[in-house]
Order: sequence, then C-alpha cells, then structure tokens
Amino acid sequence: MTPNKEDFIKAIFELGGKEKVVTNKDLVRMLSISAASVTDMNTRLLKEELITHLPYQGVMLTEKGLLIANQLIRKHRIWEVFLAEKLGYDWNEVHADADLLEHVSSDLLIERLNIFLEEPTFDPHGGVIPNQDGTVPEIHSTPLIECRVGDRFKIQEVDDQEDFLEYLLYKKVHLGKEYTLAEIEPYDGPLTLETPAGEKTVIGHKAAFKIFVDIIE
Amino acid sequence: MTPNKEDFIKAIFELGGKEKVVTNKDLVRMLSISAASVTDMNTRLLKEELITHLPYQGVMLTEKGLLIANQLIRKHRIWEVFLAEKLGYDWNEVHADADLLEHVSSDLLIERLNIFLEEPTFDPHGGVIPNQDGTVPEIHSTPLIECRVGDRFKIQEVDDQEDFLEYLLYKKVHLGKEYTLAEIEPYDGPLTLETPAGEKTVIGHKAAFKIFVDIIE
DNA sequence: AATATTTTTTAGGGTAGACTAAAAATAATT
DNA sequence: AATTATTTTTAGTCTACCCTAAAAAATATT
Ligand SMILES: [Mn+2]
Ligand SMILES: [Mn+2]
Ligand SMILES: [Mn+2]
Ligand SMILES: [Mn+2]
Repeated sequence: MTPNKEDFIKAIFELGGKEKVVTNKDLVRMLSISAASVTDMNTRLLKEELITHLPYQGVMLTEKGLLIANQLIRKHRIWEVFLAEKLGYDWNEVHADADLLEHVSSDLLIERLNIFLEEPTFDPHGGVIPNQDGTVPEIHSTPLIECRVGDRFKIQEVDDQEDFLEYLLYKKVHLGKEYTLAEIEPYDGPLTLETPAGEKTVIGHKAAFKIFVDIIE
Repeated sequence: MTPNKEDFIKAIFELGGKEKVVTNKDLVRMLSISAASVTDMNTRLLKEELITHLPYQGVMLTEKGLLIANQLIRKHRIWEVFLAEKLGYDWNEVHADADLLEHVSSDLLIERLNIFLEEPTFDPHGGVIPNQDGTVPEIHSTPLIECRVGDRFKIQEVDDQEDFLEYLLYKKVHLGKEYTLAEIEPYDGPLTLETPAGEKTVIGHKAAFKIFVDIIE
C-alpha cells in the first residue's frame, strides 16, 4: 500500500463507493488528476481486489477496500483531534497535515495517540472516528435543511471543506452549540438560527445541507 | 524534495559528510540499497547542488545540503521527544516512527509541536536538536572511553542504535544519571561505573565509545 | 434516427527510485 | 610490476504514478 493508493481508496469511499458506483469523472474532480490516471489506478486497485469495476460505469469498494478506507479515516481523524486539541490548530487548518500524517502512522503510533487523546469519538468537525477493527460507530444526526421551524438542536457535524469551516468560524457556529431554528425563507432562502440567549445567525440555504444536527427531544 | 532524497542527505551527514568525503560503499551499507542506486542518487543530488562529488572518491554536503540535513534532523528529534514523552515510547522504540514522520512535517506543525513539548534541547538519547535556522547548539561532551579512573560525570548522550539502547535500558544507564568511573580493565577490558549510592555497573569496552558524558568539575 | 457532446479507455511517454550484470577505475596483494 | 580484489560507474530494466492525444463507448440533443 502506498500513500497515493490510500488516498485514492479514501476518495472512492468519500464519493459513496461503499453503496454505489463512483464514476471516473468524480474521481478526476476530487483528486485533480487526469482521466487516464484514474483508469490506470482503477486497474491497479482491481488487480489487488480492493475495488470492483463496471467498465464505462465506475468503481465500488470491496470489503477489503472498505476496511482500508475506514482504517485510513481513523488515522486521519485521530491526527485531526491531536492537531486541534494539543497543537491549537483551528478546525479549518487540520486537514492538510492530517492528510499526510495518516500515511506514515504505524498501528502502535495510532493506538498510543488515541489513548493520549483519551479515545475521542469525533474529529474536530464532528466526523465519527472508525474503530480499530474498521467498524464505524452509529451516530444519529439530521441535515439542518430537513429541520422544521421551532426545532431545537445541537450542532453535531459539519462538512470539512476548508473554506466552509472558515465561514462557520466567522459565523461562530461550532460543534455542540445549541440553537432553535427560528425561520426559513421560502424559495431556497436563508435560515435563521437563534441561540438560547436570543442571538440570531443567518445561514445560506446551501450551507444547511452541510450542517448536521442532533435534535433535542 | 522527496523522502528518499531527504533520508539520503541525512545519511551523508551522519557518515560525516559535513567535514569529509563519504564513500558510496558507506552509503550502500547505511541505506541498504545497491551501489548503482547510490551513484544514481548522487548524480541527482549533484544536479541540485546539494552535494559535491569527487568521482570514485565520494560525496560531501554543500551548505544547501547541510541545511536540509539539519532541518530534517530537527524534525526527527522533535518527533522522538514527542513519542517518548507524550506517547510513552521507550528510547529504543522512537526511531522508526520518527524516521517516517520527519518527511511529512510542515514548518507550522514542527514549530507548534516544539512549543507543545516546551522547546526541548535534546532528543531521548541526548542528541542535540538543531535550531529552526539550521544552526546547531554547541554542547560539550566527552566519550566515556576517554575518561580516567576517579572521574565523576553525568550521562550526556548515547549512540542511537536500537539494540544498543536496549542494552543500556537493561544496564539501567539513562540520560542524566551520575556515575564515577571506578575501574578500567587493561587490554580493552570492561569499565566499571559506580553510582553515588555505591551500585556498580560493568560496561563493555566498545560500549564506552558510544556513551558521551559531561564530566563534573 | 442521426448527430453532437461527454466520458472512458487505449496508446505512448516521462520521472523518481529501485534493481542486476557488466565494464571501468582504484586499491591491495603478491 | 603484474595480478587480484574491491569499488564505482554505466547500461539496460522494472514499477508506481503521473501526463497528453487519440480512439472508442455512452449519453444527450436535435
Ligand atoms: Mn479531514
Ligand atoms: Mn492523505
Ligand atoms: Mn533517531
Ligand atoms: Mn526518514
């Protein structure tokens, strides 16, 4: 296994390759490599039985591939916790370094680090950390866009794109924060969130797809 | 710069390439690669002006190469401190992981880590950590083999080979520990060290070349 | 149904970093 | 001084990962 292969498998997973076929086009966009390179890597991963391939359709992860994806995500997210909690990184700064560190982390290192961090369940943007055996704890959360006016909730997870995290930092939206959904403008308009203290925050319509909440009672 | 190039430059440094010409043979032994691969890497590093090359003699580091070596050693040793102090690694366990982590450490990461570790001066076996600018703090220490009977000293630094560190762990020799040199057997015989409490430790002749001490007054 | 567009694959090539086998240069031995 | 042994270099290959350009297949549009 090499860093490039690992990142490729992770990309397939993040594009839904656990349940559905992922197209070459999507991988081209996600990894910023040429279409020919995607075909090339596909044939190599196919040879190792990490993916299944439907010609001209796309690829899906095998059990073996899925395990590698989850173990890599475990490493990635544990490093993100370390960078945020111990080294004082903001949540939009952790990804780049974690994306490199994940590939050079022995099992011993990750398990010691996990203990040092007191076995965290979530990474800095609320992504759940897979277990050592590749299983993933089941967490219930709802996309903010599906909430109704009047719902009370806590922020559970947010999309991990750097610019989106920076936007949320600016809006002072952070994990665990409690809000009530005060208003939704029609025709894909903005959402207004209100804290228990009465402070209001306006969030764009598209942002509401990238925020996941835990509705209270 | 790539991990292989970085390790190659570090190997030249560790074989004395700051002051003297390092042979291909030595690099073959240190890196466990073929002689042809050494010649190959030499020509590539030469092109980047990181080394100077005397055909059929060997290579030396340029200023540029030396800077890279020192910065890599800084990263390596800071990671070693982290693994030992925060993750509970023994001093003979830190090297392998640090040897990988050193290549994926951004400047931001290393400087934050350095602060988190409270700016250590030495790595777990007493190696001095180069400064950010590539300069190296001057530390005075004496090889144990040069000591005279009756000298009092503290353990300052030891060779970082894994099996040697394990041997010292078994002998309960650790950094900062105080001893008096009680006896040296002639004809390259063993050395006897004595703690202030009167406990005696016998050390092989060759080991005394790999232990460096700070003589007290 | 025919044509145009998009996507995927194939063909051919490049670089980094490794290898083996053989040639050339240097060092050691007789 | 000549021979032998060691070390370094050259020549030719290999794999991983990337590319561009062109061909083939699938999809969308007229
Ligand atoms: Mn991330
Ligand atoms: Mn990565
Ligand atoms: Mn080390
Ligand atoms: Mn290394």
